[in-house]
Amino acid sequence: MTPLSPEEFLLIAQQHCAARGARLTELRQQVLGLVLARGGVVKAYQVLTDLQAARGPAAPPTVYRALDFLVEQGLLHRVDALNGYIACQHLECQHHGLLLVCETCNDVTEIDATDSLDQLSAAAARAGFQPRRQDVLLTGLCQSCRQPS
Amino acid sequence: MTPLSPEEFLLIAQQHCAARGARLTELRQQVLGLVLARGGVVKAYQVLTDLQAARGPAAPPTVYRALDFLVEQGLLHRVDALNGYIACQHLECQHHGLLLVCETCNDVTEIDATDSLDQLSAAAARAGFQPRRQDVLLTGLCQSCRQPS
DNA sequence: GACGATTTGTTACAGTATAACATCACATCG
DNA sequence: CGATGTGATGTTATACTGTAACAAATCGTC
Ligand SMILES: [Zn+2]
Ligand SMILES: [Zn+2]
Ligand SMILES: [Zn+2]
Ligand SMILES: [Zn+2]
Repeated sequence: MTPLSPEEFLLIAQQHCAARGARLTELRQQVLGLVLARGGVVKAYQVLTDLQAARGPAAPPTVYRALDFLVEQGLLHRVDALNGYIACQHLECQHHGLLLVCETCNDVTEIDATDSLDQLSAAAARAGFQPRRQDVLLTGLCQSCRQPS
Repeated sequence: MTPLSPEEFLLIAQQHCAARGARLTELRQQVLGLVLARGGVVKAYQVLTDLQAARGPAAPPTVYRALDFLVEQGLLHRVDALNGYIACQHLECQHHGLLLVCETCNDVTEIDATDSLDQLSAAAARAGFQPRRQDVLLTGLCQSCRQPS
């Protein structure tokens, strides 16, 4: 359960993409690195700022395209509720991730909820629907925010 | 399973709000009516356009505030994946809705998946997380878009 | 009618995302 | 080698989405 270091993550990402025949280019890798460096949920324009600091001029499409790619590969998850992105926290294991988004502190945790999510998919399938991605988002209160400390 | 007519929906909405001590004002009701009139997923700025057509000048905050209220009351659901809103399709029954969003046609269907969602909540609770809303979103392919017709 | 609380109006702006087209990098093949 | 096609990136401009902040109006209560 100890989170991967950015270095470990990038290494696994390399292998992951190679295995899928996807090209983890320099730019894409750099964007991934910037997301990992910030940690937690990251906004596209934050990445853009960081990228500009690191490489000079860059425009939104550059960042969005890289982020789209990384999401497509399963390396990042898109957090719709926050218009943000977060590195997958279960990259090693085969997982069906469940993203828990705290409404108070905006912290996001990804837990493995494969069984429950399979059931959810089954329910959708019974309605003739074919779910694609396996990350689902739940909003609520995290442990820290639930209890007045 | 036959969907409610806008009139039926508005009537139930009245009762629903009255029971909760919430004020379904003229404006809020009008916004709800506009969403129902369009049907399916509706964007805030579409509502704004319609509202302007119906009542003269209006600005974004007017619409967003009304939409927020209606979501808060459970009359509408927010579809994060599409930046849109859709009327609850299970207003009558006590439900935990699961929104199925088709990536191809952007159509949204809401099915009752109370059991599966309860399990999902339980999984989140085991991680110390307290889920709040009971609508969850799944993206994928609807029946029509799955089969080449 | 005075008062506080909620709702609505209004202006201005901040934040998010994509279209469209040009250019570049790279692999493949004649 | 040079042509050609594909995918990736650069660039400009713009569209879309959402909110802060403050003013005015409305409503129920005393
Ligand atoms: Zn993950
Ligand atoms: Zn929290
Ligand atoms: Zn519903
Ligand atoms: Zn469809």
